[in-house]
Amino acid sequence: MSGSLNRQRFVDAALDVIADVGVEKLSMRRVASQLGVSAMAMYKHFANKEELLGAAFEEFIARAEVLPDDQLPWDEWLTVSARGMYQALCSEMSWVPWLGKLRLGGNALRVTERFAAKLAESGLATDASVRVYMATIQLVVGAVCMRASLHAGHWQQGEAAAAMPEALSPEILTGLANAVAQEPIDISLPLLIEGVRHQLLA
Amino acid sequence: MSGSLNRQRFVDAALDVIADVGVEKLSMRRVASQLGVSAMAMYKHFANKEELLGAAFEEFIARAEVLPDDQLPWDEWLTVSARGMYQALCSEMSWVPWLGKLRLGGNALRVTERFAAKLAESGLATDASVRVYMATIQLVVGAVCMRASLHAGHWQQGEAAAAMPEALSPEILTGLANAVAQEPIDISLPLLIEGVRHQLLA
DNA sequence: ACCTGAACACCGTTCAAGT
DNA sequence: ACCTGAACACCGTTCAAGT
Repeated sequence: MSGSLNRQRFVDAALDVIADVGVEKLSMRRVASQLGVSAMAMYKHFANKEELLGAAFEEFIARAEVLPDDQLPWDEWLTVSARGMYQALCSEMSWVPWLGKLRLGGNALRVTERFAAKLAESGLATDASVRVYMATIQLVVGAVCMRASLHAGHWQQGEAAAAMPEALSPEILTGLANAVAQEPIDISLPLLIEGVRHQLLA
Repeated sequence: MSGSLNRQRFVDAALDVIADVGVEKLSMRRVASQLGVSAMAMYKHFANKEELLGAAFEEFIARAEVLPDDQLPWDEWLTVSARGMYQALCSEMSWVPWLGKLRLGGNALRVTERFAAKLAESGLATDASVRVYMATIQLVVGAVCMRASLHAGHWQQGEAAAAMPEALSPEILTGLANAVAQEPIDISLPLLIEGVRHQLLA
């Protein structure tokens, strides 16, 4: 009882540290000192750093509250949900490197279930609903990665010119500039939705 | 001249180390000792570890050679290309956490250019070609992340049950099981292609 | 120009010891 | 049951010194 209370305190402290300095600079010592406690105290509540981070990400999902109400038609609902996940992750981009590594728990599964249920309401078979959910998650994660990459200032024309002896064709360069002006999720999500409409709802 | 030769030797050694122990366990000391040299020797060739990893990823892209010949119709070409990138990354999944952080260079841009050119041949406007390229990259990266997550044994029914007091609905569970039996990229890529066909080629 | 060893300020984790 | 301090085996990076 007080055990799980203390566990929650460590999770909250971890999210504080992450908000301050990012996931990459979170250390067991730093989280512990946030609570005025020895770093080793945490090992009674978490097997290792990975487990602490998994629990912190679960809490992050719970706090994000991305799924909208069920009033909307499926395509708008999907757009709002995907954009919500995208924006939540963009607000704490330092999670990005961990997305493939974190153990997912109950909160992640609850999102899965609500997502698939909403799509099933709109006439998709259960299998298709789950597949659309997975495709959406892939898109969101990939879009956040791409945004991280663009945000870090890569792909800049200076670098591109320096890296490429032969010049990039000017049409492609302006095409890249136009694409980069949008959020990555807005580039891919409409195509996915159109695919769902024609392949699964035809 | 010998400077760039030595630089290449470090990059090759880095890829050896990555093949051995993964990107996450690569250290400057380990790469250096692979060449029987002091760790500090590398700082004459790379500003820091991030630059070394960026150069190693560039080399990884060059060695992967994922783009097929130009004979295929656009949809098959896109499928082969995306699957190629996906498989290359799956063969060295430890890159995954770094995908949003690495500085991209000439080889990455060359892939962009060839990709967009191929789509433009098939009747897409340049802007649309670049957008499809970006959507594809997002999908590939997201699919590799998802595979990493599934591969690590998360989402297992045992964990799911333990994490969720209320049971997941059995339809969703079998839907998840069916979806997990496929490669993540094969779930999302057909939907993207269908979207491109109906939204951009109509 | 290139490489070295020692040092600094950190890590995650183990372990024996305390209450 | 929970927490502690010391220790181990590592990190990336800086710096003065060597050739």
